[in-house]
Amino acid sequence: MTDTLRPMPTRTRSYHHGDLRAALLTRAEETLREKGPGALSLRELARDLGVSHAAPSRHFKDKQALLDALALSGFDRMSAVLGASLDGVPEKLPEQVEAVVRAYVGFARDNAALLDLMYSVKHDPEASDALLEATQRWSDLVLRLVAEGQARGEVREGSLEHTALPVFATLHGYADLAVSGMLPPEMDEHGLDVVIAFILRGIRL
Amino acid sequence: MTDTLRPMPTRTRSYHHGDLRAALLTRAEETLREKGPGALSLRELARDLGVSHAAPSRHFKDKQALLDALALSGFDRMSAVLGASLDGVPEKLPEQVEAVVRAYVGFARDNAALLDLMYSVKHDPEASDALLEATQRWSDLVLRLVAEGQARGEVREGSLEHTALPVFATLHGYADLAVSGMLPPEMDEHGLDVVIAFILRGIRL
DNA sequence: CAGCCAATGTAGGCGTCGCCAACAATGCTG
DNA sequence: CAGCATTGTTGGCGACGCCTACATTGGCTG
Repeated sequence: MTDTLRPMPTRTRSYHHGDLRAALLTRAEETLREKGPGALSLRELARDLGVSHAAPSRHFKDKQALLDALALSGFDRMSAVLGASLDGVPEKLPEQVEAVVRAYVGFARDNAALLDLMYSVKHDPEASDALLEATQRWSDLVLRLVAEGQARGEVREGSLEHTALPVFATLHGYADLAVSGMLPPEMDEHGLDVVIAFILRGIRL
Repeated sequence: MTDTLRPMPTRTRSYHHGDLRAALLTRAEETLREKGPGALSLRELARDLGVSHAAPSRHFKDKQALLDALALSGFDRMSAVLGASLDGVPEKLPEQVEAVVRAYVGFARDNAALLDLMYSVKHDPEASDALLEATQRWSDLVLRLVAEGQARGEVREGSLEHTALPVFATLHGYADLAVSGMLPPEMDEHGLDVVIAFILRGIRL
């Protein structure tokens, strides 16, 4: 559960690796990025790290647990990226929306496979609550933006969730289309501008 | 390649199954719907159909080929559903958009796993051209709607692709969120109305 | 400081999977 | 009706996920 703040001795591999859990996650994400999700194998991961094929099971009870942890760390980083994207941005709706949208799409581009993974942990009935909380953390950011916009009279009235919903949909949908390579490539750049303008039209007074 | 109009003898199983390819696709889609994509195994499929474990390879060179075929049939049916959704709908933008959005989201709900599959065949560099063409067929439908709206003066000016892009994004994004169970359930019904209104605001003059 | 014990890693095995090659039955076609 | 492409069968290979039994380690406690 708690994976931050571990001994992390960084010592030469004797018998105990010292930080196998973190090493597994790191290597797994590299593999995910470079060779796609299909190429993720616990045994190969273990080989890569010079460890026996059953060692990973000490840290992740099964493959899905590793994927969940990967997704969780993805949500954490995404939250950080989105949060940082608002630093120094004037508190006006257009600027804020533009910043967040660009940050989200950028993250999606840089972490396509990971994002896929993050969103496909989904209908797991007992998805770890840590994961659920992580997904909530970044949606809260958008909700706050919309709420503040409403308070400043920049955003139309209406239930917060209902106002923010289409923003999420558009944001997520565009990122997914872009990442999936379903957009004519020349649309890529200008397309983002168009989408941002569309969102702003949709939620403005 | 051509899979429609086959002999389809429907005879008792002797040695040759008679319609194994279609049977594989049908059963595969059931499994996909009922037990998720992870549970799809060629060998199990073969067992279910009372056929040897290597028989499927006569019809699909590998597992991915079967998935591609599944995705292709999904796009075909989706195009049909979306096309049909416009039957008898007045040629006015709001009604047409509402019809198509509801149809798309409905299809997504009824075929969640299949839709996932359809969109993850994506970055396959040599995705069969039949597949590419199928994806294009339904996007053309939305493009046509927007173009007609522009012709009638109901839709803002601008490059067709750029005007339609955010519509796709919102549509796709909402369907994905809904299907992934990432929406508070009470938002489900009214949420669609909200999203439709949002889209209309975004593309209207 | 000694010894115990939980944590961590290893070795091997089981069943399943995708894919391949060799062989067998079928039915279309000349 | 003979030949042959099509379609199915059998068996095998290597890889995978997961399990159990065992080995090594290092921290904690008496």
